[in-house]
Amino acid sequence: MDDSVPGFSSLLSRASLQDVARLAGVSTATVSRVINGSATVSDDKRQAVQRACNELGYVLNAAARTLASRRSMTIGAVVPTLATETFSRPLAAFQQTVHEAGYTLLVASFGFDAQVELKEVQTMLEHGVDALMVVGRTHDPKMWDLIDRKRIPCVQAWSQDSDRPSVGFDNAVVARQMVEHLLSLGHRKFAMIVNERSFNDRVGDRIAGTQARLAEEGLELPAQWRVAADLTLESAIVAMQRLLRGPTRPTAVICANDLLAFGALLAAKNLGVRVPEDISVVGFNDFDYAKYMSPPLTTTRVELAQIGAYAGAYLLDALTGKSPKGPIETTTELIVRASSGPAPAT
Amino acid sequence: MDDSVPGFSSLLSRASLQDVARLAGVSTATVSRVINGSATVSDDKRQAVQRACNELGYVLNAAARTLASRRSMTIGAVVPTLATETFSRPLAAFQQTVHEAGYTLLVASFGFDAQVELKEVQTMLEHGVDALMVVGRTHDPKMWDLIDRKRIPCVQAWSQDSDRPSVGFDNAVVARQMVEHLLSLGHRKFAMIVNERSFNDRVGDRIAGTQARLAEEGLELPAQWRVAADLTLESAIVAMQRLLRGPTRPTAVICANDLLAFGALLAAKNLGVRVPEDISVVGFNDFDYAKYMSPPLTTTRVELAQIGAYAGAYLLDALTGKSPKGPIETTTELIVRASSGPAPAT
DNA sequence: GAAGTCGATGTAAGCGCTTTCATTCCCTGT
DNA sequence: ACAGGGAATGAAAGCGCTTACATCGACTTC
Repeated sequence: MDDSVPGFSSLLSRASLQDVARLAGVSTATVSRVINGSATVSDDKRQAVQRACNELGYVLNAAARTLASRRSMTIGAVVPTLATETFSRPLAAFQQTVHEAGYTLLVASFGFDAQVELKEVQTMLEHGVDALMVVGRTHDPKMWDLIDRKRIPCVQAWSQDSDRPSVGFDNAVVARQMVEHLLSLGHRKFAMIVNERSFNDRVGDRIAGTQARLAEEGLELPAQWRVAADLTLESAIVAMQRLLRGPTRPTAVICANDLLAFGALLAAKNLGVRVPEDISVVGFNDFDYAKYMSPPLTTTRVELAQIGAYAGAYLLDALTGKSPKGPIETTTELIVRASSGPAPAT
Repeated sequence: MDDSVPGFSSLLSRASLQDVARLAGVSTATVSRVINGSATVSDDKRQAVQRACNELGYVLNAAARTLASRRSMTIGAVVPTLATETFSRPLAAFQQTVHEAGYTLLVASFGFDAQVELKEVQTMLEHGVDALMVVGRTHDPKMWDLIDRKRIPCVQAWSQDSDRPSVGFDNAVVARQMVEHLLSLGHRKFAMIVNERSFNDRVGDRIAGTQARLAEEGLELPAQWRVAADLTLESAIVAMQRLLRGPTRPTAVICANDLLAFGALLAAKNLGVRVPEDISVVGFNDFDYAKYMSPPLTTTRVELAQIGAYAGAYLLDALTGKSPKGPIETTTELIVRASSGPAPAT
């Protein structure tokens, strides 16, 4: 085809390890040893091999290596979406962590559709990933069948799970803490604004945690005060307007996300509702801008990068045979700022 | 090893196409044909194969397929970082686009270090990606050697380039438009706040475009009015403070990013400097929150998702042999809001 | 009815590596 | 000086697929 140099694959396209061996006057086994540093090779041969590699512009064929060695040196991540910081930030840390150990990252997103998630996981397994990160603790049961069959380590990030390895925090507990804070300020009438389109077990857990804590006080979260929104400012504004225009108003609004809280604050300001005098608004995440909102936002800080880094570290440990730990917990912290205050006197 | 069923690889681990063929009573070629739909196979055999696949829990081995077929059905993306919307948003669109055509995405980030970029591209090539997306038009020249040798399509995103395929916009032109807008408002004293840590050719082009347009008016951008900042609010605030506390003040501050502009607005408010009466501030990107800042931010809208989607579409076209087009331009738009106004009378 | 077609299927040769096993050669100890 | 032990190396057997190419009927066509 394009063999311009007789006996060698074209210099212009791909030289194989075979070609390198021939040019260096050694066996393919020796070339492999040099490339992988897997065994001692005499200095002269090593240099001959390296020279041949450069001369031929040799590029390893990972598919062949994977097939022969049964390890791909890739790790997969299957996330709901890359388009929001919630997942892209941890993923960045994850990629960096596994990359430092020589792994390449395969990424797929499934748009919050469990069926797509299953399919993506399958694709990852076909590609022979050595380990896998997924998000949350709720999946199609078939997913675990597939993964178990392949016997590769898989970690669930963003949640805590007792059955399977996980790296994250207990969303229910964190939600309770926020409720606790608001209860201590005298609030009794709670509302939530949650992202509906991208609903998931993390948000579900936070709703559950909120309701559980409220129930302990004999309170509840009325259905009409659980408002759905997309993860956009516009949508959050609309949601908050609905809450503020209702026949009665909550005194505390818990948003599932700082972005939603930002929208809520904008809506309140627009309708002349004072925060926190008339109503308290709290968020989740402690994004950069949370402390610069007006008023500065009370929220729960989540160490997004930590989630990815720990998840990566867990998988690397598992790959090197280190003993699997229980669920790994990442840092969260209640950050009280000016957007939450004493409940207004009735 | 773990062959519990004589004659078959273990049901619990991996069944090979070979095993499927045996169980279905056909040849491996036929199984391959069924799996790939690459040729007509009689109904009964097809069903027998499908039954065998299910029974054995067969999972394709992509490494073997890649080795045999010389196509990996993967596409690589090498980006500076995943941690900012600027790259994660387009990447999300890119992944979705190529995924719809059956490709899996490999991702690497290089932290704005050209040497690391080169290494990452090499890794991608080793993994046999069928196509590649890179960011910007400035790279180590060796990068193109590697890519050309592999003869795979590669597109540069976020910029325009005349030599190589690219998808993006001309950063210099866009910068000129913004300067134009400010000039028309009577501004003569310009400053810039640019992200230094993550400096790149896109920002470089915008600085150059700004300076070029100013030069046409006999104006310039003094060195002390070109302030570096990290891509954080804190850093932007500090940068703006430096500008406002100098012996003389610019009347227009061009920020390389809406986030930086947000910080600039906060700093101005804090120092009692009115925007736009005392000073105009403009951003870049038109992030969601830009129109909700106080005052709403004048900025340049960039269709981030479009960049990724077009880049993906370009590569898919190239892979199916469609004729390569010239540089592909994505949408940008000058969005004038209240943060820019007439220059104050001197 | 013989020759020619075409569709369905099987055979087998790789794809480019890794890795086991055997071989060779050079030291060491006694 | 000779057996024994290592270290360096090569030969070759796969890894699990795809894909020419060959084969074999069953149909056309005249």
